[in-house]
Amino acid sequence: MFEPSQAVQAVPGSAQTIHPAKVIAISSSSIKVACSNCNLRELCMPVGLNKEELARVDTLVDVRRKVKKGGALFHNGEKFTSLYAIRTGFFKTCVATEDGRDQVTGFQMAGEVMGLDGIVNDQHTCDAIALEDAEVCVLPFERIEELSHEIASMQRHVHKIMSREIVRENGVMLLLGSMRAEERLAAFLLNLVQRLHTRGFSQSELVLRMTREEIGSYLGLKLETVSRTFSKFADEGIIEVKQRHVRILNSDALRDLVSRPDCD
Amino acid sequence: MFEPSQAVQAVPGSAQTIHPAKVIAISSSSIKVACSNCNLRELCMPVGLNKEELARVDTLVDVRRKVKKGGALFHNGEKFTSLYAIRTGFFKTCVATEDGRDQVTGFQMAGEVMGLDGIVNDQHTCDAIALEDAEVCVLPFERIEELSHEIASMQRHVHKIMSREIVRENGVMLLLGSMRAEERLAAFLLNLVQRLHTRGFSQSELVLRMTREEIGSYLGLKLETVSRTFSKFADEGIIEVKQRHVRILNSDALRDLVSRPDCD
DNA sequence: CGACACCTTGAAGAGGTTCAAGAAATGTGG
DNA sequence: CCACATTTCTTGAACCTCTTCAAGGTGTCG
Repeated sequence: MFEPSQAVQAVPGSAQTIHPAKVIAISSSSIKVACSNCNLRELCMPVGLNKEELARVDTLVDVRRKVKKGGALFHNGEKFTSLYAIRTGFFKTCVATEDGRDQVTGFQMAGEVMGLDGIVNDQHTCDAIALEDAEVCVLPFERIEELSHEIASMQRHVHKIMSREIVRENGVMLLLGSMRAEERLAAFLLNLVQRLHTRGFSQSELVLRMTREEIGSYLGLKLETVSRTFSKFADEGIIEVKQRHVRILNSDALRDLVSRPDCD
Repeated sequence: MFEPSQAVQAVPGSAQTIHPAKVIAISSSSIKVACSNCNLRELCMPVGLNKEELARVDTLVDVRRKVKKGGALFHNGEKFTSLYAIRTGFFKTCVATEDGRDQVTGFQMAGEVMGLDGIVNDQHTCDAIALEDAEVCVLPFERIEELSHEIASMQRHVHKIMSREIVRENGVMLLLGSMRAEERLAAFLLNLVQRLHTRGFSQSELVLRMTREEIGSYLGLKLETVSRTFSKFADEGIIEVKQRHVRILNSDALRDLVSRPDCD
């Protein structure tokens, strides 16, 4: 009924990679692929750079970092020095209250940039945790500001990345503030699969890298509700669920759930 | 019991101003106060500029716009050209779904910058509505990028403003995702009064510029729940409420509600 | 002063949570 | 490679918070 085939995988070295390398930090000498040759180029970098600008941008990354599953890329309170572009792996970011509750504020995958929260007060205000073994490019923020100063399209690019994050969070606020459980989970699945598809994965099949509890935290629901809602979707033939493997059988039904609330 | 005294007001020409001017748009010639002399300077502008830089930043704003209560500064879908710094008045921003539901994503007051959502796709993704007659400084984004290019502290300032918005939204996600009605309203009141205090208003008394429904939308609650929660706080002697006039009698109680959920 | 928007309060109902138990998967150490 | 511990997931039943529906009160503005 549900073969966990890895046909889902398409872009090698991209998200959902399973086999980690063993190194912890890699100096520039061991980087084989420069930004200008990276297959995630279109996600991380500005477009329309000339040759000379490309060469300069290539100097931005001189360290990569590996983060083991469960490990932190940075913690709340930690000094902010760099942004991070994900090469491989999958992260969550979460904020916490004094009294221990925490809230997942996002899930990040290959090509996405993390750490923007740290700019305003020179320290991070959330934790970034790897949900699978991961590798990121370290982008020292001072170098980013220098490059932005020199290259107009780089400056524009940084502005767009930050604006995109603001718009994304607006969408999450809409979800948390006005949607019911089914709509939230439908929106979540559609969003995930769409981002994976952009990266060359299937439009209909995905492997969740997070627990029900983490999904619930992100969506403002309890893990039991997430589980029940998955089961309900499966009963209705909208999806097939086997643990963390999800196959979307009727994506129109999901879309209808998101755009038309309960009126039918 | 509750005199709606205007002792709340302190900074003339700042937020919570009640008497509007009549003009619609003002060209540079009629601007009496340059940024460098504006009393909101510390909120909008970078610090530590030298004289020459200050002069250049003064050229940024050459148009102001008045927006009548209920009017829109910009609409979802509208072409993005500028950011807006609020001089006087009070705004809400809201996003909408296709099916008509909408969600207030924030309330903005004097010295705060709006429009950041528009950068990523060159069009706005939310509506900005004036909740009282307002005046904003129009900051053409192309000029901002030019100035950022020339003045490092300006670039840094723009980054910080965007990062601050990301962090703010993280906080709202935490609120929407994991707090109960009382905690949400307590957090909301504390946040509002703190921002007003920064602008020279009372720490304990405020006039709400928005309806119960708008508060509810922002907090992910129905207007009846907001009203009931206000009444409950009033019964407990935590606040005094008379329509939109709120006096905080026990701000520690509010803080306790926010940081310690139900365990007491 | 009357129309309209906004606010308050009650009662019934629904959606999601909490508590609890058991099943399935995953990881670890022998 | 298997047994066991641990984590994760599923499902049921009772409960609770917030919503919905309804009615009346209050304030505001032309």
